Amino acid sequence: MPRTTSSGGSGPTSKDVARIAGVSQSTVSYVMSGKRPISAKTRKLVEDAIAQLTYEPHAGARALAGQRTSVIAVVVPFATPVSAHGLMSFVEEIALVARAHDHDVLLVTADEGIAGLRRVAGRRLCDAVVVMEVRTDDDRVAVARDLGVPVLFIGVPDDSEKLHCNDFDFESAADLLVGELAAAGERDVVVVAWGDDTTSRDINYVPRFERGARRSAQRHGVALEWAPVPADRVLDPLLEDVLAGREAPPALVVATALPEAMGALARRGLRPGTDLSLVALCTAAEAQAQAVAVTACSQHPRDVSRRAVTRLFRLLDGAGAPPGVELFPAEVTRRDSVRPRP
Amino acid sequence: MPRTTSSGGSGPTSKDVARIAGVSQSTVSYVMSGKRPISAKTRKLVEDAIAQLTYEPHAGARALAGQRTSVIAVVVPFATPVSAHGLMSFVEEIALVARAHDHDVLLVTADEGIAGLRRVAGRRLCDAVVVMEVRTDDDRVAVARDLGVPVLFIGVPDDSEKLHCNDFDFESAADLLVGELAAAGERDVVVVAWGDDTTSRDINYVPRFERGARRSAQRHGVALEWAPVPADRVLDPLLEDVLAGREAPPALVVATALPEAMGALARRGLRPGTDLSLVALCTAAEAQAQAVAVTACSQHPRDVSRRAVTRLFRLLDGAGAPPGVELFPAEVTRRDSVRPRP
DNA sequence: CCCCATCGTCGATGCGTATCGACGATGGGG
DNA sequence: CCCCATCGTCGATACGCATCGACGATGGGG
Repeated sequence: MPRTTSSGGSGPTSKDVARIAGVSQSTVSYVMSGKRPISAKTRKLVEDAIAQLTYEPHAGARALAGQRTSVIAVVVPFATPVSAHGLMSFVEEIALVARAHDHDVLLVTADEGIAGLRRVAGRRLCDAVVVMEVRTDDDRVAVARDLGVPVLFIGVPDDSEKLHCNDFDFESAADLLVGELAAAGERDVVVVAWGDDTTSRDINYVPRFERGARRSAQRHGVALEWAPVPADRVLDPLLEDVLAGREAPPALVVATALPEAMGALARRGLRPGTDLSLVALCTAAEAQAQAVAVTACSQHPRDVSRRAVTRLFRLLDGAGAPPGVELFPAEVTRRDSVRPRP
Repeated sequence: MPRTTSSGGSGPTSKDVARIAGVSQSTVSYVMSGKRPISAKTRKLVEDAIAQLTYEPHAGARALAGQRTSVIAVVVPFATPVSAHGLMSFVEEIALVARAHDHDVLLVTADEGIAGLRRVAGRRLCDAVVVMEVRTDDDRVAVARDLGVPVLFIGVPDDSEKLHCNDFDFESAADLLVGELAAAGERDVVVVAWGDDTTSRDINYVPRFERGARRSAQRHGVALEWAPVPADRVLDPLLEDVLAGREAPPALVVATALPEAMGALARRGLRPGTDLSLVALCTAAEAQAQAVAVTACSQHPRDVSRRAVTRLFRLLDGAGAPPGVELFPAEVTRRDSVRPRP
């Protein structure tokens, strides 16, 4: 028997709304989309019926008929040892902006690689994709170019031609941090840098940061040593090595593993701001959570992702934004971890 | 003009596959679903055509025709100051298990409340929902009962009647941690507990943890003081207070804000394992990242969420699993933060 | 040797919405 | 006073897939 009432256990449809409101189904659709003028009287009838039934449109049917899903996919690098806090902030902000545009967020794990991109785009699960944790040489770049849906990268791959990329300006950040130490009179700087776990994954911001650091060191005439964090993230041996070759402790630029670095220093009896100078690349919250509040560059995950997603929606809304790299400017927040100039 | 070829810019359909394979569209569908027997010859024809076109089925059309979306929604408490690491682990594990079942994950922010639940269920965006960070008295519980899709709670609300709940056994964890200190001869225990930001949000595991701690304290005859972390998470004043009323430092059970607690202790010149005993509730990684490796209970976020999602899929696969609360057992890992018995 | 059960495939239909063309009603200008 | 443009609504159709009933082909048993 044909189903004509809403008694089916499967949720009301726009046809049910239409029947109750005494209009046609297409009118219901036009009330919801606003794509045709509707008289105030009819609108109210329909809206009341919608409220009465607590009607919600079927997303699948919408996607099928309307060619868009109101979903954006986010490729998240879970398995990485990168700061979980930062990651969360990124994803949260993306979700918030998406919701503000009445879109939902689909989570894709980065370990799916290009297959994940092809899947969500091919199955029409989403209208656009945000890719985080881009690699310098990333196979997803090529795939993105003819994926059929807009792709926004958070990070800057080597080949960013015709790509939409948004990120924090790691190069300037490194430049500023080294400059901060130089201004405090430091002449001997060690960068506690990303370790093999990160560099082997070819993360795009590592060379960018290094470039900025070296440029700044050269400009300010300070010696720069690059010290990658070991795989186990235990920094005591590294610290030992660094101290062994010196009369006095060097100044440190901690690009990653700040808590571990603070721990190792504490165990060695060294206090940043007193016994040595230290600056870091980290979130403001992390900088303040340490035993000594740390002079640092925040990576501004929220701002970066907000701008990224906002840009993405501009793309989706048809206002064809041109491709290109958009960097969020770096700035240093001074706290208590740099020794005053002697 | 009617579209009969795949030249439309919108991705191949099962009809295109059918044409190339020289079979009907329904046969393509049966090849993919396996719901009818197919000869080896036909199967190969179809599979080759699928590969040739890199065909992917349209998720919306599938949802519409098939009444299921292959998506599960996860309600994530972003705004909370709870350990981001733990959260990430939860979400990642959920995503991995979901992918293993050929499902995708839709992210819903908890700040949407019951409206979020109604939306994703009403719009048929998902086949099931996982709700994290449940409150003791949670309005989502009532909504979940007749949402139309299965809901799995991570956490245990007061009224868990007819609900599917999975969580870590916080009560036993607190019991064990206090017991650990008691066994080391400590008689004066302060719990560094969740602050107003958490208790005011009525998070379900806070009373469960407290119940276990008090029970254990009573059984072992130790004094228990409950010290909530202040909103700014700066623990120095709290530590000062705690020390002021005592001859010797008490033993600490750190339920939250472990890095901040370690920082405050370091600033006060107190070293866990030497100057006082400290145990914590945290992930194994966090326990080891501190200046002194911390004797702790891991909350096993991965195990909890794996079991939760696995259970959810059992529900979806029709094997009607009964409602009820499933707790992951707690155990203590001894490290270096408890003083040996004098 | 014929009948019937099983296997493998096909055609047709429905899922719920968006959108297009059509059309009656309304109102202003000639 | 009539014609035509605009406004508001309707009916029909397409979107891509899953599913159901039908049906030809095949093979075994009577």
